[in-house]
Amino acid sequence: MTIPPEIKSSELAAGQTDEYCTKIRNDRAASLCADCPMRNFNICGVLLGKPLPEDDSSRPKPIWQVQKKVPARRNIKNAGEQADRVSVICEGWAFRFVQLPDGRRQILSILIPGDVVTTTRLFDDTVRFSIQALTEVRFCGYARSTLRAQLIGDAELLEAWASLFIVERHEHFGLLIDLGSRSADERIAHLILDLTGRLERRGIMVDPSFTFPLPQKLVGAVTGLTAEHVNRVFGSFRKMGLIETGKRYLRVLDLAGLQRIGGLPC
Amino acid sequence: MTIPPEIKSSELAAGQTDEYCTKIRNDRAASLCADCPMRNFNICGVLLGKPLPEDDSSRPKPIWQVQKKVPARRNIKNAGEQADRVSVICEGWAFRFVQLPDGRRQILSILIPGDVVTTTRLFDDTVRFSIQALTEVRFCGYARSTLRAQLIGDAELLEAWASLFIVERHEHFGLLIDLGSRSADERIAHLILDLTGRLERRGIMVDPSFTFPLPQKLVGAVTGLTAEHVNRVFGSFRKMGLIETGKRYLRVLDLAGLQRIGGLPC
DNA sequence: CGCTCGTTTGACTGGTGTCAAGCGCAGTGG
DNA sequence: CCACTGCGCTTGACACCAGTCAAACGAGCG
Repeated sequence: MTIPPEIKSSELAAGQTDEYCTKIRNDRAASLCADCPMRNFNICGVLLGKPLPEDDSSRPKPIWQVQKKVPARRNIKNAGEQADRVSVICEGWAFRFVQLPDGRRQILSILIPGDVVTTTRLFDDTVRFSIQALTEVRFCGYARSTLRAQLIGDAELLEAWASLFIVERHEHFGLLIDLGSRSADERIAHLILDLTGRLERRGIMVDPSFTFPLPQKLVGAVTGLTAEHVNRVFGSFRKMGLIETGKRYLRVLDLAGLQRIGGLPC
Repeated sequence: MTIPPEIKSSELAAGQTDEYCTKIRNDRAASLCADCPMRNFNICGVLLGKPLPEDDSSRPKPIWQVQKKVPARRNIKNAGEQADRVSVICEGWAFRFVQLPDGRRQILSILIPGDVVTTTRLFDDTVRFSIQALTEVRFCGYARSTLRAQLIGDAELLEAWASLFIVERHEHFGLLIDLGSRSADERIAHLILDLTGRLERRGIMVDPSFTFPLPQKLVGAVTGLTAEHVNRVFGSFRKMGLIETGKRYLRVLDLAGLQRIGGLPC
């Protein structure tokens, strides 16, 4: 019997996730940030100044520390690890999850470009869940201490930070409602709608189709279902003409129909 | 057919929850705060100064605005309502919930004395869920604007605030794991353990028994189960000698046994 | 080529939901 | 004081959604 990769990497001792990370040279990193389509979202916008750059004088020098890359299916951080950086995903997808001792796994949230990997890291130095790259992921790490010092007294940054929490909490509530009181069909339809909505808001989605790097097993780990049942629901959605699926790809054919099933009207 | 009270009150137009609230006279409110056993927890401790009072000079004058009372089973706030106060529960239990259009209801968290009712209220002026009193509830409201002004530049308060978020998020993760990947027995055992732990940390629990104002139907609304099934699980726990239940009362007889079922070892 | 992983499908099982009825208690009104 | 009523708890019979187990297929990859 072989050990699946997610378990393999989560069993590493704390602090060892760094070994897969490729650090990007500082000069290249700066130019990557300058062109980053995500720089206008979340805290990046506040930290780097929204109108592209130029007026670097008004804002303190950007406090990027490092840009890193992690290959697909490796853990970015393991639960219990310490960390001194707050990271933002620039490219790629990842997910937060916890692994129960018997092997069951619950995904807490899916992270897309522009998301902050560990929102509470600024105040809480140990991570309470693991994070795994779904595709290859490139991310930027702000130094915790610098960011924290800046947060005190900077109303705009504080506001941005708080709104991260609020949005994230709202996402968690949505998932709680799904898991607690909705059927498999509803959960999956809602997941699709949620992701399409978020991708659109980040300007990542091209027409109603998008690359969908979540294997069905992981869709199950989000929605609390088994891979087999997820497959059946996908099949019935396909038969109903709601979606079209392919290899790491998904297209919404009937948005209204999906919303009728999975909309959260509250 | 009669309308259950939770629906009745949640159907009121926004802004009407105030009508059940009894405002407590300001002079009485001040003395209630001075003696409040919860003043050392959460943000109250930071705002009012932890060592009882006396050195009122160091801290700005307390910014209590009002103390209010709400009778059991009435909504404290309805989803969508606006609010200009951040409230802390001084006495009694309450819960946050959302009501789906078809009547299904999901409880998001249970609030006990010392908990902040609407943690994000400071930055988000509309409430995204409803809050209902489980017992009679007395709570204190801080003015949002004052609190916010104080937050900028006050590192200690900021820290306290952030830790509210972190603790709350941790609770939500626990519930997500329960709902997504654990059985009915596990969920209910975990709920009991979670509540006993929180009550202990707040110094409210007398020996291993405590008043348990959650009717089984609401235990179901937290754990995503029906009242009938909750009843069966309670019955089996009783038969196994794990707990003892009575009218609005619960006693843990076998903590280790409960932990074996519902512990979250992650 | 042979391995593994993800998808797909089928048969069967089982945990929870649903429906229904009875009981006891507390509040309410006569 | 006593009926009446509604609510919460309890139990049983039954149904169904989703889990489990198993097998086959295709794709990627060394």
